[in-house]
Amino acid sequence: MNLMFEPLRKKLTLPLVTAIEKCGVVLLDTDVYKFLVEPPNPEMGHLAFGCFVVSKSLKKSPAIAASEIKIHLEKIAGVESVEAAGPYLNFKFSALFLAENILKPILSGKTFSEKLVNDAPKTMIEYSQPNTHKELHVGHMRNLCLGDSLVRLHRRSYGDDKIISSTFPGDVGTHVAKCLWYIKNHVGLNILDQKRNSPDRGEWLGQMYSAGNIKLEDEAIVPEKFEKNKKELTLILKQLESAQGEFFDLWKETREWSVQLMQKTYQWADVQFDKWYWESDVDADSVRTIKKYFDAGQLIESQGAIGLDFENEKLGFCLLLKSDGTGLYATKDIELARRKFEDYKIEKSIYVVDQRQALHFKQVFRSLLHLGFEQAKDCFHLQYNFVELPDGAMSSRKGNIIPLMLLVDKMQNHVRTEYLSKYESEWSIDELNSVSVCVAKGAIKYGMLRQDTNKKIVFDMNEWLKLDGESGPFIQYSYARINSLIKKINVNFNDGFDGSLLIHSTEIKLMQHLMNLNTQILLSAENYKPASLCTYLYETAKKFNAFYHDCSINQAESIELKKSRLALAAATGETLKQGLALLGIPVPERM
RNA sequence: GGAGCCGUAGUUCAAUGGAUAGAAUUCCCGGCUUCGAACCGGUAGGUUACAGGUUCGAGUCCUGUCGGCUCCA
Repeated sequence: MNLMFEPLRKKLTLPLVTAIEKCGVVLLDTDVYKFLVEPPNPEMGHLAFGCFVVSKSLKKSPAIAASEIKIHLEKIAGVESVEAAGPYLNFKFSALFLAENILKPILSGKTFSEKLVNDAPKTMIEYSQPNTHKELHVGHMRNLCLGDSLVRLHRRSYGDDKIISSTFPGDVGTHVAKCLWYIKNHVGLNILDQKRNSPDRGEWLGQMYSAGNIKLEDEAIVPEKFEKNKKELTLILKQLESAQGEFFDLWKETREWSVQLMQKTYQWADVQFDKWYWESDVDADSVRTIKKYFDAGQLIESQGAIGLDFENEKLGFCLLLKSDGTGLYATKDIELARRKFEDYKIEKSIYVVDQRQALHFKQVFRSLLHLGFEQAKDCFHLQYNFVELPDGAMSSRKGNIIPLMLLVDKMQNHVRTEYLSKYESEWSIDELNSVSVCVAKGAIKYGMLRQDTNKKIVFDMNEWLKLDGESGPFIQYSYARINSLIKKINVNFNDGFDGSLLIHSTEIKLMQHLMNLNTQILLSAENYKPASLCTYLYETAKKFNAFYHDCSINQAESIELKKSRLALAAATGETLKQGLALLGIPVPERM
């Protein structure tokens, strides 16, 4: 059940329930709370109750319901006026009341400390399923940013102890075989020896995979070459499976190179996983598990293969063991889910995987239910659309990818030379570097998160390097400015300030907006939409800038007003910082 | 052939079924002797792909058509 955590909405709830009851309609307080929205124009009021729900039971128009509720409404502390405007009841609060209930809890930290929902299910969020022996590209970045932000949003909303993050790298499979095949047959072990101590060995592996893939495709048109290559690849795969031979040793070694590259990326992105599931580890068990289910009579046989038939549910046949006894992706995902359910007692499971896997996950979830896992009903595939290049899809097979770390490097250099060069003589090298990293993170992560998940992102490097308009750095900049205000203006608002002085329209608009942070956070978590938090934070910064422009703090008419305005700025800064943190974006002290 | 996602301003995107569909960007105009101009304000730009339906109310839900992308055999 959702708590009613937002103070102003909460204040209106009980009096409204009482007034509505007097009209002859009984509503739950949570229902009333839910229907409290913001009027389109702040001049109309700070919160509004839409009387549509009441009008139905009352069998009167919403407008009449509004005026009737108004008659029965008792005086509410802090409310300056109540107007019935069409189907809405508009409430206006005093400036003092807004400040007391919005700014004070933000400045004391109370707004950020309590989780928003009790009794949440224990949830695992799996994201980032990169393959070893391939290079991470900007498409993987979308997954990484989405998954990380979801973990942060869920922890904030439901409590740290409820959320477990996991990753599932693909460290075995034909892509590995192709990469090793190419190194052995077309590069030579001399070059491999040279690469052993090279810092870019992880990236190099990715290039070897692409080259191998292209080579194999080219040679596939010559029948004898095709057969020869196929034999060689099968040999490699056999060795990997049986865990012995030169290719197994080579796999063990090169796998580490890729893993180190992944970890470098995760480190840059401040991403940590509670649990790493390796495909090589899950693989062998998955076939055994499926055989066990088959022996227990829970699976069917069809043309020598084993699986489940969901044709009548329009989900097709879910193939789990091929006639040669080998497994597929679904086989692994069933074993993986079993481990999550049984080892971690997971009640809910979220998978962040691109939209191509939609049918796959429907089949897997349906199969899990068939196998007796009730938790399958609370499995959710968060599908997102791809990141494409202006001239079409990216593919590491074809080798036309933009490596993720290339974007990172370009962005950091761009920030450093275009925006931070003016501080070159003033700041230390360390600070110049760390702020470049911080702002680049803001730009990249915000760019990946701001768009709705099921719309594709067309990636254009030059567009991404433009940091104006709605961007992460815009929000970070507002924070940095607030931070410098607080340092420069020497008044202390911590011992109290007079909120009743904040009556300028941009001050009121900003306060009113700050009210919604936790509501937005929970919405983002529940709907798996970090994008809506992006929009909220952008609007927060926008409203702060308007306030900053309209209301001078340093030249305020009185010391009391100065204090109050600075408190408002500080509360905004804290909101931006805490909100950005849920997107995985840090803030710089100055920039 | 079957299924899924998408279609909103010139462009890139917003809008838990609710009040006048909003931002950014581009073009043009204005604002630094003033707390940080990576900023602010203004002008212009719309048959929400199309046609029906559901209801007090539809960009949003349902059906169909067209277009783009993806998955399955």
